Amino acid sequence: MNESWNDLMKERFLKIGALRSGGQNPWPNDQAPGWTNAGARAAAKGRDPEELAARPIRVDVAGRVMGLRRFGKAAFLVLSDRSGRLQAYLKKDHLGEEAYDRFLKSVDVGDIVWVDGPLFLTRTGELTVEAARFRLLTKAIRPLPEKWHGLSDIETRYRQRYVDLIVNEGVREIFRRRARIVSFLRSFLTTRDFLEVETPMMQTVAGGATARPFVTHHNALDMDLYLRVAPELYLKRLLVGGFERVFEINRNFRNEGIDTQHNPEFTMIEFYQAYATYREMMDLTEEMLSSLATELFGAPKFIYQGETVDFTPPWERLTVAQAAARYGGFPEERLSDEAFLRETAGRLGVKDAATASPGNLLVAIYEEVAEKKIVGPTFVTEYPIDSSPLSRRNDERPEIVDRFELIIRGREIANAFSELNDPVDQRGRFDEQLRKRERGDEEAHFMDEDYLRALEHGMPPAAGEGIGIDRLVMLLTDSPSIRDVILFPQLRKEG
RNA sequence: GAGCCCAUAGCUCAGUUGGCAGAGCAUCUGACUUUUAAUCAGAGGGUCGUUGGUUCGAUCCCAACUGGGCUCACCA
Repeated sequence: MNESWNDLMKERFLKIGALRSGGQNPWPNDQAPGWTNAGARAAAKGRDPEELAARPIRVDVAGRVMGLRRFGKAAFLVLSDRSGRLQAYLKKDHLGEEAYDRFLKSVDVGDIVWVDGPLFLTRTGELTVEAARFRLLTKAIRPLPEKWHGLSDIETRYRQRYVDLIVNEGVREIFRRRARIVSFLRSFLTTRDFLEVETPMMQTVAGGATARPFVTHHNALDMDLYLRVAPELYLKRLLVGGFERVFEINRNFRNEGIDTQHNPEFTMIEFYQAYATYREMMDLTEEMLSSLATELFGAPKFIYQGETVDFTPPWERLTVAQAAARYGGFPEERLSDEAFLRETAGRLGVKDAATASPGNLLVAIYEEVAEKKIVGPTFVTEYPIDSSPLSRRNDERPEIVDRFELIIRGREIANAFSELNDPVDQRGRFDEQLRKRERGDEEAHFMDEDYLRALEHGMPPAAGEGIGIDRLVMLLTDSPSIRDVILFPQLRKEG
C-alpha cells in the first residue's frame, strides 16, 4: 500500500488482497478472447431475440469495464475493446452464489475482464453476452474519470494520454484516422513506384531547412550531432544514387517555440521524383489530397472549424505578388518597385525592412497581409531566390525559383520545388547562406560539402515536396491544436 | 521570450464581500434478477498547486514560484 494513495485506491488495494487470498492472480496472462465486441455484434446482426434463443451464438470477449450496474442478484457490465463496446449480463442463478459474489465484490469500473457466454437481446434491444464464465484479467488501482463528463482537463489529457484514450472515444478516433491518413499516403506513393526509405535522423550537418537544430553528442566518436530539421539533402543523394522516386515519412526536430501549430518533433512526408518539375508536384498533390479526403469523407470536401474546405481539383494558383496584391489591396505592378516594397514593409513592421532584398521584402509583405487570409487550397508560386537556397532557379527569371507553397486555411501545409541540381549554383547558394550565418542568422543553412560532391556526380532533374503530416491531420480531424493529433505532445516537466 | 487567463475531493464543477469547505458522479454499507448517466436509503472522503506576506484569522487579498491554456514573437 502506497502512502500517497487516496481512499479509492486503498479500497481497490484491499480487493487485490482478497483476490490473492482467494487464490486468484489480479494480473493473469493466460486468457485471450476469441471474439472482438464488433465481431460479436456482426455475428448477431439482424437476428431477433427468438432466433438468438433458438440458435445461440456463443462468444468470449474481453475488455475494460466502462460501466457497472449492480442489481443485487444480477449485474450489467459495459465492456470496451479496440473494436467498440458490448454489454455483459451476470446472473447469480446461472453463475452460482459464491462465484458471483466474489466477482462482484472484486470488480470495479476500469478493470479488464473476460466474459464467455451466449448472446441475447434485452427487452430494450441491447445485444448482451449472458455470462456463463467470467474472469478478472487486470485489476486497476486508479479510478477512471467520471462517466458522464469524462476527462476534460487539458493538461491531464496530454500528460496522461492513456486515460484520455480510455475515456474519450473521439480521441481514439483521431489517432485511428491519423494512421489511416499515413497509410493512404504511403500506398498512394508506393503504387506510383516511389520507394520508401529511411535516412539519418542524427546528422553531422543539419541541412535541408532553415531552423535551429537540437544538438546531441556521440560519446564513442566524441562528436556533436544534430537531430535533423529535414531529410531533404539525404533523399536527394538517393536521386543521385539512382532511386528516381523516393519518399520518407518520419520525424523532424526543430528547436523553436511551441504553440497550437508547432511541436519540437513533428512528422513530415517528403517525396522526390526524377524528371518532374514543381508543376507535376502540384498535379500530384491535388490528386493525392483530394483522393485522401474522398477516402475519409466520401467526397473531397470536409468541415474544418465550422467552415468547408474543398479539395476538388484544380486548385487556385497565385504568385506571391498576386496574393500580396489581392489581400493587401496593392496595385500588383507596384510590388516590383523596390522603394514601394521597402516603404510598405516598414509600415507593416517587417524587421530589416531597410536592408532586406526586394525578394525577401515581397515575401514578408505577402506573409503579413495575405497568407493567413488564404482559405485555399492555393498554390503560391514565384518565390524569390534568396529565400530558397535549394530550389531550382527559373529559366526565364533568374531572381525567382520554381517553387510553391500549398496554403490551406491560412497555413502552410506543403512546400515543393524543382530541385537545384547545378552544383556550381548550389555552392554559390551555400556561400550566400554562410554569409548570412556570419551576419548572425542562426537559421541560415550550413555548407554541406558531401552534398555538393553528390551533386557533382550528377543528380537527375527532379522535383520534391514536403507535407507536414500533423497539420494535414489537424485539418482532416477538425482539430484546433497540433497537440490534439500528437499522442504525446511535448510539455514541461511535471511539477 | 512577452502579455492576459486558469489551478478547490479520484473526475466534472460550485463557493466563501476574509470567520468550521459544498454538489453531482465515483467509493463504502444496505435494498433491488433485462439495466442504459439504473433507482432508493445511509456513510466516509480535502495540505483549496507551492512558498512567503498582510491580518486576530487566508482556500479567498498581495507577491514570487511551478504547471497549463490563449494571444503575440520565432517557425512548419
